[in-house]
Amino acid sequence: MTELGRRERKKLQTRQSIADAALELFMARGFDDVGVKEIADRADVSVTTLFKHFPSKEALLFDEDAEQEAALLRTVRDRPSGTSIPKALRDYFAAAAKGHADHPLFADFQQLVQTTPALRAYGHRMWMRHQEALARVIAADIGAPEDDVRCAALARFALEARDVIFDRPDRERAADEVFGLLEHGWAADQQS
Amino acid sequence: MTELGRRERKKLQTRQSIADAALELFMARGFDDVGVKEIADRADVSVTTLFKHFPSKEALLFDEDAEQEAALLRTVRDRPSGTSIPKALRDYFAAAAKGHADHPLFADFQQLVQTTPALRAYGHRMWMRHQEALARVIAADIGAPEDDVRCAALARFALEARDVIFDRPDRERAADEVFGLLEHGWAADQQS
DNA sequence: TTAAAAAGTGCAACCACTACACTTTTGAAG
DNA sequence: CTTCAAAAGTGTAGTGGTTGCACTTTTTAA
Repeated sequence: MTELGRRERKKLQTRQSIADAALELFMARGFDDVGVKEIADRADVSVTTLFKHFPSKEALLFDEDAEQEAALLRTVRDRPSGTSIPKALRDYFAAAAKGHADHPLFADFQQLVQTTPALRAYGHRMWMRHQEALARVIAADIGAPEDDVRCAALARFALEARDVIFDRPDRERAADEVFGLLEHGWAADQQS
Repeated sequence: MTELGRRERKKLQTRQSIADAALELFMARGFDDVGVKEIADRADVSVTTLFKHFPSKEALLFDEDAEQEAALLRTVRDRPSGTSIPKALRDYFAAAAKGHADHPLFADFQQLVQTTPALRAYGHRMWMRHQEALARVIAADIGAPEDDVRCAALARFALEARDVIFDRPDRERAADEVFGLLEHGWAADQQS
């Protein structure tokens, strides 16, 4: 594909070492007890450089979500025929929840985020950025206008559903109930 | 009820003059172009005092939402018999949207909030604080356990619906479509 | 009258973040 | 190989919101 020159390779390398340093320090001592200066030092980089790579302290933990969005859109676009959109999304989130429970490293990360207000808020905002793209894919799928209100609402609710579900002990069951609500409402509104 | 002594009256008075000063300055020159110092000066108060009354710069604009929450809960608890919960909430939001469009002062305020990222985020967070209370009222109403997942989901979605609706030109119609989705999903899940 | 509680003040500091002027590295064109 | 401009990185000095602290003033209640 795109051959990366030495320059861009080095750039990615510094970016990565900054992200690594941040992750280690945050996991060890918590988000609020680690200063930006300390992260920069550990990555052997100036604070100015750190902020040339990441727009904020919170952003140090939320990398690469282009892939995540693509996967989300695919679950709607490439779902098996006969499967409703809410059902497909339900399966996606259920699988994601399961995957997190398995990997203990990811569980620790998740816990750090959920217990730090600033991170929880930032993570949620980033996640919600997918709303518009998701809404467009849904609209395209059912042949509605690009800015259809119900499609926007379904996208919004489905994305919000993740947090509702993740807070529960039995996520499988929670996913069924929450998306059941969307499923029935969606089906009733659809004429075809 | 509670007789307020001179002390508490004065306290409320300073708090009010701070909020007033903030509102005027923000409306005139925008949130980001007004410093906290300037607000404190205009209210004839030290910066320290300002932060003893409000936890952050954003909080200066979002006062007293205890009344708002009470009204919200009432629309569910005291709704006419035969009216579903989503329908009652729909009417509440539609009425609120109409009320805002009428009062031009409120429209200006709304526009300031919506066009300032920091304020939009803060306002949303404050609004979402009502989720738990709303969920509890809904659960009580249908005789479900206090922490029922579907009740939590409905509360969350209904509160989120406000922003989905307010972004649209025809809010009345948008409210119908968005709450229609919740209405049908909710009805299908309810046995009684 | 008096003493404790609460409101307010000014100062110094912390921290995330930015503007700036600068050096160094790198890629590519001549 | 040279040269030159773009891009990456640096250090300093700031801004602005927010807090801790030690202090004075006001208010309440005993």
